[in-house]
Amino acid sequence: MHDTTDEKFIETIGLIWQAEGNPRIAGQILACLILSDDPRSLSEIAETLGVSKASVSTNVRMLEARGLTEKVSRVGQRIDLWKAVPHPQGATLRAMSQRFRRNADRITEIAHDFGPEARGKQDKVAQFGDFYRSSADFLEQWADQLDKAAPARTTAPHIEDETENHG
Amino acid sequence: MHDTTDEKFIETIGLIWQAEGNPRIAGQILACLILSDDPRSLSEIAETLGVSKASVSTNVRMLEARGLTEKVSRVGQRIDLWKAVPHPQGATLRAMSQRFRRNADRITEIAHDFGPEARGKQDKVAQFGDFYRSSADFLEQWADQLDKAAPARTTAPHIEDETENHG
DNA sequence: CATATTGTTCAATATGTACTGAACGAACTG
DNA sequence: CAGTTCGTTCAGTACATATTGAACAATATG
Repeated sequence: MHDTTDEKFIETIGLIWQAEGNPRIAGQILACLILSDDPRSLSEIAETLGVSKASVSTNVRMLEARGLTEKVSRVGQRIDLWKAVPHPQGATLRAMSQRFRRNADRITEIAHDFGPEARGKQDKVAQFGDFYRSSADFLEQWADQLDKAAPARTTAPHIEDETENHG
Repeated sequence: MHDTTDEKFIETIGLIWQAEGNPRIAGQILACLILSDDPRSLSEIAETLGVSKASVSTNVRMLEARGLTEKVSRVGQRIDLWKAVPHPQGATLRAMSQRFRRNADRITEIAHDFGPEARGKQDKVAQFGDFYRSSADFLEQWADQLDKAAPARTTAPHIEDETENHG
């Protein structure tokens, strides 16, 4: 099934992501970049995973939006190189937190829709929403904690000025 | 779109569950039972949600396995009545925790597969697994805290009888 | 300008699985 | 025993969406 340990890791992370309701390829890309020491181009990733460049393009940007991958621009190079962020834990938790908070808001809004005549339902729904909200708070707090513990990155995008001066 | 606030809640929870990679109907059933003061029969639930009894049967038992619903047996009554557990938060967190722990185990195992000659990869993968494991610990701890804070049920709803083998 | 390379967009397809209907078994009644 | 009612199982279908191929835009070179 798995030829190499690399592939095993890539496929496992892909399956885990899929089980969480995400595209499998997104997880595979992340795993691929985590294993790689150097940033990889879109084409390299696509070939490694045996998928289309279109998928990689879409999903690597989704990962970027979640704060899990970064583009590494090289001066004088048009090509986009991608790397996994050094400590993805904080971003992962923060993404979860945001989802929870959105859910909390939606549910709380519904709780308000229940008039005072349905006090019982209103309370139960509100309680449900509160749970989501406190979960969001909790996860966010934890993410902060992790990010503090980990060597902090500056938010500025990393630029390799590895310019080889052409003759 | 939504006729009643009840339906709005039911559909919203269904969508949230679906976004998490679960069957939508499972979330709808849970929402339905949360809104209901009295336990509901399988047929009632099916009619309320406009879905087949087969789906309700399957999903309500999935919810039970996760500790979110309970069967209420009545003496001299063959019919199964279902209710949502009083405080589903703990069970929700515990289910998440278990998923995280399974993921952690799988990843750690892969980390071991990397020989010492691939120290860099081994470390990165192990770190990844550790994150999942500490997340699992964290969630479980929190679940305990919530369950302690909430009025304890007299009947212990332990679902942990299933021995968790790593294999 | 033409040509080459790279990344994105989007309609079409492939794929997984949620959901259903029908058949079945179990538990009760008369 | 035959006749109901209820829950589960399972093969088949429907449906959502992940993924692709091709067209396109953008950027560079000469």
